[in-house]
Amino acid sequence: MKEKFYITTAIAYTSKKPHIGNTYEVILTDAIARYKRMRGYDVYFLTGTDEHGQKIQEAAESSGITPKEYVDKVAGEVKAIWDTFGATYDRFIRTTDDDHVAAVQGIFRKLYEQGDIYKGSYEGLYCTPCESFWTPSQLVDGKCPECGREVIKTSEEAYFLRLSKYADQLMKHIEENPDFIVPEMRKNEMVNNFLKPGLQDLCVSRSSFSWGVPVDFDNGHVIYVWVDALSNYITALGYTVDGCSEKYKKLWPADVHVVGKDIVRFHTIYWPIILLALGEPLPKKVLGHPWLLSGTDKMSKSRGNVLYGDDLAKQFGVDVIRYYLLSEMGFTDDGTITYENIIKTTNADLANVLGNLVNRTAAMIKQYFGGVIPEASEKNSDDVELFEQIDKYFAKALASFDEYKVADALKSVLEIFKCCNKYIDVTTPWVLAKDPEMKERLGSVMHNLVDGILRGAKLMLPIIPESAKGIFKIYGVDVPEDLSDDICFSGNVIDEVPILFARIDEKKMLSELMPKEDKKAEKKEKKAEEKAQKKAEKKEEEAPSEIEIGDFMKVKLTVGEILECEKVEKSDKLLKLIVDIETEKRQVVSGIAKFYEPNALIGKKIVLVSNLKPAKLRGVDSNGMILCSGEEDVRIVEIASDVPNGTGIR
RNA sequence: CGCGGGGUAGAGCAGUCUGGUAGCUCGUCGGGCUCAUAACCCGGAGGUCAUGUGGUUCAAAUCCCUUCCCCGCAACCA
Repeated sequence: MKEKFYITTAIAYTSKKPHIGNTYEVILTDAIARYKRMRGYDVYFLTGTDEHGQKIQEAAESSGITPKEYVDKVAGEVKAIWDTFGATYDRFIRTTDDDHVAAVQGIFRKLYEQGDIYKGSYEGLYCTPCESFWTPSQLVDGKCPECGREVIKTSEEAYFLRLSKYADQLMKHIEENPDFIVPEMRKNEMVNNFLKPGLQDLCVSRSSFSWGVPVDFDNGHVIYVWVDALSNYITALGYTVDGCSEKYKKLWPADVHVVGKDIVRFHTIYWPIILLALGEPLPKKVLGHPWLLSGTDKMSKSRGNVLYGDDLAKQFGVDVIRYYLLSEMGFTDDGTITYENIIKTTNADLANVLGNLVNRTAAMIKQYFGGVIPEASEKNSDDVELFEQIDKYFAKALASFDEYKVADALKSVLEIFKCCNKYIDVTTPWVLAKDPEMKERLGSVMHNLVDGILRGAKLMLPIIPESAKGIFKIYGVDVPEDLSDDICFSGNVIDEVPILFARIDEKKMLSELMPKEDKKAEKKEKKAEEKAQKKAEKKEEEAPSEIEIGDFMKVKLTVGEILECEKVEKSDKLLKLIVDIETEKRQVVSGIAKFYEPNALIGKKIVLVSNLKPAKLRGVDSNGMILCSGEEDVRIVEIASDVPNGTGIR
């Protein structure tokens, strides 16, 4: 019987259409799934969408449709993109699926009944207009940091998961299974930042919005994302607290959860603890993959640098993008995507090395043997050398694949094709072709070449499935289902020699793509500007549009000179300043460390809000606020150097 | 001194665990070849392996220590 292999992606959040970075995760997972199938595993591949939460509720409201209508639309987009890239998932779960909802309610109830989830109160300081809770340390002068209004001490009922109870058990598991969290660096982050300092119980319900799985024994509460979304990995298989399906028994625990580095924490702390509480085994591995950056920046709508999978697939082709992403993305370091790099990689690896090899080999067989692939005779030293090299790289590729280091595996596969190209040069078939006595040798060379190409093509099947199938088709061979399948090709007839991967004319392609992109970027910029304006207008509306002169007079602004300035320890945003305002020397803490060197500020004349209630920042007293401009790029407001210290401003 | 990762040719990276000729891809320069998609094959130039004329060693990119810089996570952000 085949050994099972259960692999998952994180489920995509349906607040908006996924970009190519999100798509990478599915492609990576798909490549691993395809590889494992070819190694004889009975693979189950799960992906899907996370469809609950406040963000979605709001997005739906603003487009005037119901949340369900909204997520139906986005989930459809997600699925379409996954399908475009050939993801071979076995189930596409949606957290709005009935079976999932029922199972999650059961899980929540069970954990509550056994005391691992308890009802407590979310003690917080609540700002009603902002509908937000704040902790005491977040407050500004005891007021809402967003709007500056009074906050009310409120306690909202909420459910909490007892993380602390299972912390030791989880720690032990991580120590005993060094490969549980990979890469290792991510494991260290989790252990040092969360486990060692001690876990606080996690709030796992919300009552401030309704678009979620209802807590079925307490009206008004919905289950928050942790329990809802993470549980998909077991509910998808038919897990329920009242008994599990055969499928679940067979497939769980997962062999690997493939997730982005940003959500490693949820998958290596919260999720295992939920499972421990349920008494279920933990997944064997959590793979935290790096991010795909657009150029040097994180992909984000506000930067206008978002690339989408469906566009890229149209522009370059599915396999080109699959290959690019899988070869570019390392195991730990973030990768980048640019049109230029896609073109370079495609030309170098797919067109020049692989495509050209397949093409020239087929062309020679047509020319010298009328398209019939010849038999091989005895091997000479060149042949032995060729196959030794191929075997070596083949084994290397398998080893890398087994560790899920797909980019490394790809490198080894490419070496196989390079060996074949070199073999052609060494054996010089065009010379052999001129000598009728060398016909048999020429046949051997052609045979060996096809052999080598098809061995490499097998390993390409998980990476570029359609193109790799195309290679088998050219040589008239059925696509192998298992890596160990023997391939017979002697006597097969080659009739067509299509171009597998055409070289891309870089300049032409870029000029076709970039103008469009520029326009897009411009549009996006405009949109962003409009948005910012609207936001500003809104803020103005929120704050009274007119104030009494008396209100303004309440703020005491004073000219001061910076006498001393130094960084606040253990903080990268804060500077501690001593300001001379004539009557006294004030100590002020300001969050401008990113924008100014301490020494550069000494001697500057600035404006101080001198009657601001004192506060402590990072344990350091701050008596006032320095006026600054800007949000992202902050500058202090300077004043002419001949104004005496202590001068009031009105 | 919060924890962790890293600094190797113009760019991007491997090599470090297990010390012993510094390697790969792209670019660049030259040669070969003509089956092929201006492709393929070979060779050259280009590196004091961040720093310290540091320690250990017969031998250090590799192990230990110093200083500087970058990144991730956390914290913090009047």
